[in-house]
Amino acid sequence: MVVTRFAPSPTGYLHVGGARTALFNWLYARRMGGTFILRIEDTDLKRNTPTAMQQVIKDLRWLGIDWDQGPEAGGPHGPYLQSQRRDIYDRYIAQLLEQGKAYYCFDTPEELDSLRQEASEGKQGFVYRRPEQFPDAKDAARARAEGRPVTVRFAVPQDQPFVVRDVIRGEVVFGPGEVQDFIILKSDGFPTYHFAVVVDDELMGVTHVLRGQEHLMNTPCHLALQAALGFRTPEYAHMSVTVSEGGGKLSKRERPKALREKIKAMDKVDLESLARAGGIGMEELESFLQKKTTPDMPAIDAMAAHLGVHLPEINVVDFFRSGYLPETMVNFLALLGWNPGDDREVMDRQELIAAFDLNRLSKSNSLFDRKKLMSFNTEHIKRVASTDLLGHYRAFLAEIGSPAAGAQDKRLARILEICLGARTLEEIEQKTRFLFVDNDKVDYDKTAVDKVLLQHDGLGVLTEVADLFRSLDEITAASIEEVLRGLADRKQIGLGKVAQPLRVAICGTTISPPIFDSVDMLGMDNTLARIRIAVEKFGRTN
RNA sequence: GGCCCCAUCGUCUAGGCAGGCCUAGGACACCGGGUUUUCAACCCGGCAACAGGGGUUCGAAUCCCCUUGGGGCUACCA
Repeated sequence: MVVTRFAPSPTGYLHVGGARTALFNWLYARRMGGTFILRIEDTDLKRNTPTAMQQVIKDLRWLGIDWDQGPEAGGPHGPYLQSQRRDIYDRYIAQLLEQGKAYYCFDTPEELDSLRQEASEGKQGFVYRRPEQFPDAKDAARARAEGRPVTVRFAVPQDQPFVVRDVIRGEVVFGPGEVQDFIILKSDGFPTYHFAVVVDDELMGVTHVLRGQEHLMNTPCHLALQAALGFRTPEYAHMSVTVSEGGGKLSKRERPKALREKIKAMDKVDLESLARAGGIGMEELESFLQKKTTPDMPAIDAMAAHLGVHLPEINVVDFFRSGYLPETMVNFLALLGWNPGDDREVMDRQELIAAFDLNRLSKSNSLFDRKKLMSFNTEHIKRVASTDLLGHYRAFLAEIGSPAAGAQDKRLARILEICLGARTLEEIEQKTRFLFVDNDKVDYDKTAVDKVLLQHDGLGVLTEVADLFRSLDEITAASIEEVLRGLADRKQIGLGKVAQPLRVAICGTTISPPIFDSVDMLGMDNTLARIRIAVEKFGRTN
């Protein structure tokens, strides 16, 4: 029985790297008919944020990744929040201490820092010196009384190599003495990641650990711990890292960085209203611009929205807000470091599950290519069942607070139909926004007006179009098409010379869905009203 | 600095473990053309890679070594 898990630390939104790790573990469990566990690694009090876990859960659900055991799902090995498992860790810590396999330490962070400093100045690697004699519980009590921090360090056997057997990389050998004693219990009483992960993977019966390559160097630590505690060693697969266009691993720091650069590149920015939009103080904004601190993600998002700038999507929720489908994300992420072995690329969840295989994971890092992602999105918008697409579109409209959010299913379905070929839901929303504004609130794009309405007698054509429309008794996309084509024929001009002025009159821009459908959906009354408004507004200035 | 991982078109990759089927395949991007009422989509065509150097072998993209390059880790973070 295969058991895999995804173990995020709730420090913020789920980002694509984490989503990919979750996905691979989920795909493998589903492929093998196994169990997939969600475990929350919240052992760092300083970094956890209260809403992060909920957000991670929301993001996973959006992606369609479900878990058999974990928060909200429950399960036989709970609790699934590490912060609630301290008694369990304490027992194993006590066992190691008793067996002389771990020992108390009383160093302050400052002392350790200066030792590290010394080591790096001498171009030496820092090595923690294990005491000749391990302090006992009494020493620990005394240290505590004196106000010194008390931690527990694991005494890593120094006379043997550690061999990591990795599904992707084969055997990776760490020579004797290369793994030094590391802390397993922090001075605040919480276990470190290394300890909690080993204990929980054992207790939860985890058989396969798929995780990022950045954990490869941690694995000997885990092997040593497993041996000391008499635990099994699961199968490991250290996946390649996803790197960003800028080089380096795709990091959540990219968004704040991009925002800072955009602000600096702008001519004049009203910093006060910017700070207000982000819900932060002026000092905080200043300090952010000076690269000293970074506000939290909602503040970054709010400021970007305020400025109308587009930041690179990093978190799963960013992709949602930019109009990507969960199907796209799952498909694209799966292909980052894995492939089905044939030429298939666009696949749905079921196809991915059916094809997934640990032997096809690649060793080399991959770059997150947004252009390809967008092309995948186009494909999935075409592929997804229309009812699913409608659901996705509705969720998207609600998320971004679009005026179209309240529209009826039938109307939204028609919109999706006439926008086939769009690359993102955002594109669809922008293209059809004119359907949801008042006739006198149409935002006319100046270049479009100049180029289309004020040249080639655009306004004159518009007047003719309006007359023909008025005499129409049956209004459908087809009858509208007939009228417009007929006019173009009679005037011996291309259809574009008729369609474009009309488009600008009703949408304000030269970009819209096919014009016949656009007019039909807007309705004849609104169309005529907008033509009248446009003719009045721009006829006079000319 | 130390330790570790990786290396095929600009990008994701197939092929590598079982060397000849590879004059290296697909997709995205890009370029050219077509379709066309705008954008997008769509159709046709094109450009484009085995990092370098040594071996092993009748034969290497494929196996070995070195160099170079990229990445990761080096916390009382996970």
